[in-house]
Amino acid sequence: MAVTIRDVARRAHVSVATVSRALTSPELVRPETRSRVLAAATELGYQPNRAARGLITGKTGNIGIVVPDLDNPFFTGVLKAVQARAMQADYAVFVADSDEDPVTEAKLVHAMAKQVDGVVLCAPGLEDSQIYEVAGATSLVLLNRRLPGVPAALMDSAGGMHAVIDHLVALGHRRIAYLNGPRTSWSNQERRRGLLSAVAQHDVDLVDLGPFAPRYEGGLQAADLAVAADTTAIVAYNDIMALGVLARLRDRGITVPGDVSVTGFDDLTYAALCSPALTTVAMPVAQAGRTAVNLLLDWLDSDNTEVPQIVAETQLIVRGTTTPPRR
Amino acid sequence: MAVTIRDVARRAHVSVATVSRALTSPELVRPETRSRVLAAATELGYQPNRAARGLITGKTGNIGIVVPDLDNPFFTGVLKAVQARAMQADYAVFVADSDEDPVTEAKLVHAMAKQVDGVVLCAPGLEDSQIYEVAGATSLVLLNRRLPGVPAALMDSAGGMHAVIDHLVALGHRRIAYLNGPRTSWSNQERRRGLLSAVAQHDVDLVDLGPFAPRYEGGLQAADLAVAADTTAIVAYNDIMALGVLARLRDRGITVPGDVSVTGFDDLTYAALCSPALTTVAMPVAQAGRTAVNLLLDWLDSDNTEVPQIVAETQLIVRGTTTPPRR
DNA sequence: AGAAAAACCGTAAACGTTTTCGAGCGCCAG
DNA sequence: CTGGCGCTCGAAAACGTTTACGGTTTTTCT
Repeated sequence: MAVTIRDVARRAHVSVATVSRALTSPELVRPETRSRVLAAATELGYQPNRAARGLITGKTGNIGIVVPDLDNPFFTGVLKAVQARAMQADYAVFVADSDEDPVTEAKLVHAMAKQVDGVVLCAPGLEDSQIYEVAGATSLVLLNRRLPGVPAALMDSAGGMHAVIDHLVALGHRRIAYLNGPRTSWSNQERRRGLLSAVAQHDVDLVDLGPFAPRYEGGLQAADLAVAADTTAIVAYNDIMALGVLARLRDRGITVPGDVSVTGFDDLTYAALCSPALTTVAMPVAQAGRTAVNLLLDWLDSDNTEVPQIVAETQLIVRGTTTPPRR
Repeated sequence: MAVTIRDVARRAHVSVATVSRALTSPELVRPETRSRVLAAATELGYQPNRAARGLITGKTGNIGIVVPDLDNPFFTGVLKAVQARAMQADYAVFVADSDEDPVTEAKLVHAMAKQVDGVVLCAPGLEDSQIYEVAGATSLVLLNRRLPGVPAALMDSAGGMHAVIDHLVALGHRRIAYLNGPRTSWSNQERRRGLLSAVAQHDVDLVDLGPFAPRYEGGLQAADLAVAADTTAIVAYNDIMALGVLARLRDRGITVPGDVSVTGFDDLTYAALCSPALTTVAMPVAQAGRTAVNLLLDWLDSDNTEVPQIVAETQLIVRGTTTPPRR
């Protein structure tokens, strides 16, 4: 059916071993025969069977990525970068969606383990111990989750949140609401950490609300609580919640940013497109995705002695939803 | 290293052949020994090596999907469904992003061909002939592109567009602008087809503008042309363009839907979230994704005699950007 | 020129499965 | 009692590669 290494060998008048060498370690064969082999290979349109190769080398040439939700632009941004970088390095990528469920998350990386050289696990909801457990099944690099002993591509969301508070304080806000995302999520903890550190050095009142579902509906619900708390600025856990907040405020006749300032987090595309455009912090998803596969690839051919955790910088994007408070 | 079929065989005191049979075709082995094998397998945590299996069976247990842009929620919606359905059927899925480039598109399916049992090709920009060419490399099912002889999962976007015009005409609009997407794209042709058929039976003036880039910026540009043409309704090729139109109109002080009605297409999440919420047509992306892999799976074990092309219904979602014209 | 070293390449084993073939066995019919 | 059949299972070949090992040729050195 398909063209095999034997066909190439026959056509080039060499053994299969030579063909293999000519393709994978060219320095081991005389230039003349090598070009003969290469010619035969391209003429026949030969592509090595990766399964067979993997069987003997133990490497598959594949990597996996498991994300909590493929409908979330945040993760697809990561995915896009991972895919691109992997392709560059001649790796193919398996994708799986855990639907935010920790147990399928674990199941998925176990299922992938046999077919990949490593997997990047995005923002897992797993317990620390469970992560260590799945890390035993394959090479793992985390994205948006820090854990001692396992390499990770991180984003400085704490720093981003710090910048948000600095920005609001500079505008003159002194009473600020934070709308928490899921309490147990590592992201929320990080964002909150940056928030608290900034608040501590600025002498402002923090109204800590939630947790809320990190969705549009969560924002709708949270908005009322924030205005009831008489704050002049509302810091949402993420953009989608912020959009909910904006919608609810508009419905109630509260103008943004006139009556109250609002910030999001993530800089999803629609943050720039809604009106007024949302002040938010941009996450370097593409960069993180790229470094995640870089880490994985490095990890694969190295003595695994050091465990790099690379954090990429976030960036505050000031748009139309933040101004000085009314008075 | 990993636990192999031989380990299981040893522990169950049978041959490797029996283990294989017990796992893949249970009816061929005595129930008693089968349970002994199963016990041994689970005790050891045995998972068959799919590469080795694929080597002999010729099936990989993988499917591939190539999309034009992973940042586009439309395609990730498809991807999510494809992934879910594939997982259900115990298939793993490779994903690749062509970056809207037809030649990488072809290259990608060729590269995948060896590692998958089939690929679903989403909204390809390839010429018909090139599609037939890549279809030779592996089992192919198209999504959002119809081509004689190759199975496809389609969505009735023509019907959706027809519904849009019916809706606008019912509201009283008689002069309508259509903002074309890329001329050569199958999607634009389909939408335009539905548009023209509706226009023909309604006696309205159609102002055919473009093509424009199917992006926010394209909408900004198109908006001015549409108002210059003195239309009372603007039908955009897709939601993102519609958002651009809304932004540009707002900047110019033209109110929506008061002065002019606007419609989008695709029903991406932000269509519901912007304000006023966008009237648009919902594409059954999840359903299409599912049927795409169903088609692929059916195709794989059947006599390939019939070539099903299944079209899923679209649905007009009336929201806040459409009302009767001012006078 | 002769020997040692290096360069090149072929033979065959190995990777972990599935599957063909046939052996052993019990059973039933003739 | 014999022949045949059905059931269960083991031995071994096969899938398409890579790679250890050895053999042959070429180069290098004296």
